[in-house]
Amino acid sequence: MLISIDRQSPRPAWQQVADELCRLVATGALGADEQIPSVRTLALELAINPNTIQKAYTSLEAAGITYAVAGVGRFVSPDARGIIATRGQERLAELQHSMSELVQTGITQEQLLDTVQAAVTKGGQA
Amino acid sequence: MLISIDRQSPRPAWQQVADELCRLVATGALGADEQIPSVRTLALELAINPNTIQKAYTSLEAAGITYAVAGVGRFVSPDARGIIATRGQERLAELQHSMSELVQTGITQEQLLDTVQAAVTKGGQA
Amino acid sequence: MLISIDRQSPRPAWQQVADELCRLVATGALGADEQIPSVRTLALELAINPNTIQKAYTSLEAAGITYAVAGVGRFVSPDARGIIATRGQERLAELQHSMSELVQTGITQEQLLDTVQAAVTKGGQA
Amino acid sequence: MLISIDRQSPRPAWQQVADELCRLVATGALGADEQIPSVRTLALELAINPNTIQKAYTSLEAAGITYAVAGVGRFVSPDARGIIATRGQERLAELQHSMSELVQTGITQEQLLDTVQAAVTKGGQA
DNA sequence: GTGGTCTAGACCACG
DNA sequence: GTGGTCTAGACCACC
Repeated sequence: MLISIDRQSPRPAWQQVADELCRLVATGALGADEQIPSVRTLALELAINPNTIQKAYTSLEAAGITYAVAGVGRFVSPDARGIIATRGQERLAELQHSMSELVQTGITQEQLLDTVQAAVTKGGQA
Repeated sequence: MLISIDRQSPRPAWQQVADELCRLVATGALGADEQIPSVRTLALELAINPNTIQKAYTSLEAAGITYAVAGVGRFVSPDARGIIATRGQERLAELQHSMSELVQTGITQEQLLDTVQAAVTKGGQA
Repeated sequence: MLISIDRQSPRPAWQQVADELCRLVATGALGADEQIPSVRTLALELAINPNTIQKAYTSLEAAGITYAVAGVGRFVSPDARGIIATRGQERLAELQHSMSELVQTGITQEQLLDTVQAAVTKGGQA
Repeated sequence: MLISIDRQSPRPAWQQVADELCRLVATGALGADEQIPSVRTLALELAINPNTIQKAYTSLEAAGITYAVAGVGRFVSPDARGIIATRGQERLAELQHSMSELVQTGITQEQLLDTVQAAVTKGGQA
C-alpha cells in the first residue's frame, strides 16, 4: 500500500489519505471490488489517529468511491474510476481559475505551457 | 478601490484582502509608494472588523509588499511587484504538482493545454 | 519552560515571547521537531491573553522557525537554528551602525572593546 | 544643516530629528550658544509636520541640550556636549546587553571585534 | 487622523 | 485537546 501523507502540509490528514486512495484507484493499483485496508490497519501503518482514517473512509463512501460490507470490510466501487474522473474535471476548472489569476500577475502563456509539459512528463513516469 | 471579498469562501477574509491588494499592485492599479486605504477606512468599506484588515496588512508588510509610516499611513513598497512576481513562480511550481496529479488520474495533455488557452484568454481580458 | 516576559518593557509582549522561544532554540534547549507549549498552556503560564501568544507563534511560523500541525501542536522547524543565526548576522550589522554613531559622539575604540569583553563574559555564563 | 531623516524607519521622526541635532553638536558642527533652525524652517526643509520638530526640540530642551530665548530662537547649551557624552555611556550599556544576547545565539567574540573595528573605521571617516 | 498592541470571548476544523 | 479565524472594544504612540 504505497500511501504516504505529509504531516506538515496545510492539507488535512484525512483528505490526504482519501486522495492517496483515489490515486491508487485511478492508476489501477486498486481494481473494482478490491478490498482496501481496515481503519485499524491503515492507522497503524501511517501512525496517525484512527479517527482520521475513519473520516477519510467516510468521505470516500459518501462520494460513492467505496462501499462497506458490515463485518467484512470496505471495497472499491465498480464505478469508482468514473467518479474520480468526474472530480478531475472539476479540479481542472479550479486550475483554470488559478492560472488566469497568475496570468494577471505577469505569468506568460509560454511559462504555463512549459509547466504543463513538465507536469505531463513527471506524471507520465510515475 | 475595487476590492471585494467573498464571505462565503472558506478562504480567510484577511487573506482575501491581502490577495486583492496584491492583485491591484500586480496589475499596476497601485504603483510604488502609493498610499493604500487605512485600516479603518477599508474596514468600513468592506463592513468587516478592523482587526481583520489589520491582519491582512500585517501579512503584506511582513512579506515586504507594503510599509507603514506611523501616524501617516501605509504605502506600496518599491519592490512589491518583484516580490509578487517571485510568489507567482512559487505558485506555478505548486500548479505543476497539481497538474501531474491530474495526469495520473487520466487527464490528457490536450485537455491541459485547452485549459491553459482558456485561462490566458480569460486572464488577459480582465 | 524557563520563559519569562517583562510587562513593563516597551517591547510588545508577543515579541518578547517570540524572542524567548528563539533564545531557547539558539541555546539548544529546544531541538529540531521538538514540541513547544500550546497557545493556551503558555497563555496560562505567563498569565497573558492567548491571542498574544498566538501572535508570537504566528510570527515565528512566518519566519520559518516553527511549524504547526493542526490538532496536534507546534514544533521547532529543522532549520530554525540556521534562520536564527542569519537574523543574528543582521542584528550585528545594526549594531555596527549604532557603534559608528557612538564613535562620532566621542566614544573611543578602547571603550567599545571593553564593552565587547564584558558582553562576551556575561553572555558566555548565561 | 546636514540633517536627514528616514520616514520608513520604525524610529519616531521626532526622535530622529533630535538625534541628528545631537550628532551635529557632538561632532562640533554646532558650537555652544550657536543658534539652531526655527521649528518652521526645519519643518519646511525636512518636509515634515512642524509638530514633529516641536516635539524634538522640546525633548532636547528637557534634556538641557538646548535653551530657548523667547522671541529670538533656540541655542545650543554650553554643556550640551557633556550631556550627550553621558547619554553615550548609557547607550553603551544598552549595546552591551544586545551583544551579550547575540553571544548566546552563537556570535563569536571575533565577529564582535571585527564589527567594532569596522564601526570605528566608518565612524572615524564620517 | 494614522498604525500598533492587548484583552475578552466566540466559533470552527482537525485529530 | 490542538491551531485558526473573527468580532468587539479598549489603550497607546505618532503626526
